[in-house]
Amino acid sequence: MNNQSLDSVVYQFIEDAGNATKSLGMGRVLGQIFAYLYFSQDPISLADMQDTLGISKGSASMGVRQLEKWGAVKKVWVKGDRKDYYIANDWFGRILKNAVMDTLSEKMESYASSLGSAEKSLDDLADGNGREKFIRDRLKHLGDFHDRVRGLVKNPLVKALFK
Amino acid sequence: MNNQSLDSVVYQFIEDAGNATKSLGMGRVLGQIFAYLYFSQDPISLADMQDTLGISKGSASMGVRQLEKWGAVKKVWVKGDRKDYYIANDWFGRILKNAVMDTLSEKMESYASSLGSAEKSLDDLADGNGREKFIRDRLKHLGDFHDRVRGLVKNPLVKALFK
DNA sequence: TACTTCGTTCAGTACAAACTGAACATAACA
DNA sequence: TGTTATGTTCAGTTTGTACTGAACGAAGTA
Repeated sequence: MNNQSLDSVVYQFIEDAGNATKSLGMGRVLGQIFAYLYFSQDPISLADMQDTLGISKGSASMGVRQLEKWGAVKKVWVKGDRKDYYIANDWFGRILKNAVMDTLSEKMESYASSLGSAEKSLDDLADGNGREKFIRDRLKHLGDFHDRVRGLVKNPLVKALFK
Repeated sequence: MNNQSLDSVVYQFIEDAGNATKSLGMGRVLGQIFAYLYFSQDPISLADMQDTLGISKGSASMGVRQLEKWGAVKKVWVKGDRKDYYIANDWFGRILKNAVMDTLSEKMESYASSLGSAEKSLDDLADGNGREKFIRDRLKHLGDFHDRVRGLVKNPLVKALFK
């Protein structure tokens, strides 16, 4: 086996990972960068990423920062080189958790806010007619579900699954 | 309280729901349609959706079909009318589960396929040098995590949370 | 059978998100 | 201090996708 055929396996995987993150709505470069680092033994610089992945300076910089935020990659020091180097973290449970939290928790807040203001509006105009009661009931039911999903995060059983 | 102010509460919610589904990558109309049905006491036709939400015929048709696929809405019969009418289901746990499964399970298959073909390629060219071993190890670790996520779905504890 | 009403399809469009790259900021070095 | 090497930012461009609407099909009606 030679390094070239090993490379082709890795390149294929980089492409697949890019498609995966893209189809998950996270953009293609995130998957590409992470896969590249994940299969590299040595730390990788931003310039390496640009060259190997054929992406722009801006994409490499912003992509790697996003991954760092989620704990997916880590900056490392390479003696005698001014460049920033990165390696991949392989604690997937933690990475997934961070990414999901980061993208979902602010949305949950926003949903709570919508529910709250709807309830408040209803209270202001309450007269208890049929339609108002119906809407109030449905709002209540939706709020209960929202709370349940919210509570799910704190559930120790679920927490354990991300360890 | 009059119906107009009730309407404005509902309209606001429809807008919020549309933004929510949109930001989750499911398109705005899905949220709009579901919210409209969810707060309507009577069954709603496709024409109603077009009028109330200001969306096209095509969007109403395709949106409602998607929601039906996930069990979020149900077609109902209205005597003496040829139109199709729909009402919202309120079993959110089931709806969420169906939606997540529908959008994720095929992706999981695709990831498994990528992992599989990478492993196979490695086996074909195995010579046990350092880099190949490194890549093989990382691939193994990734595969283990994939299996763990896959198993998560069948976990009775998780299942219970979607009841 | 011709006409009307309704739902579906899909090529085209409009819009939003991802990516680019040049200008800028920062820090090391001579 | 000027020069070089590097990272960041963001206005502009590209790309992808959700939505539109006209054409079509199906099924009821007169």
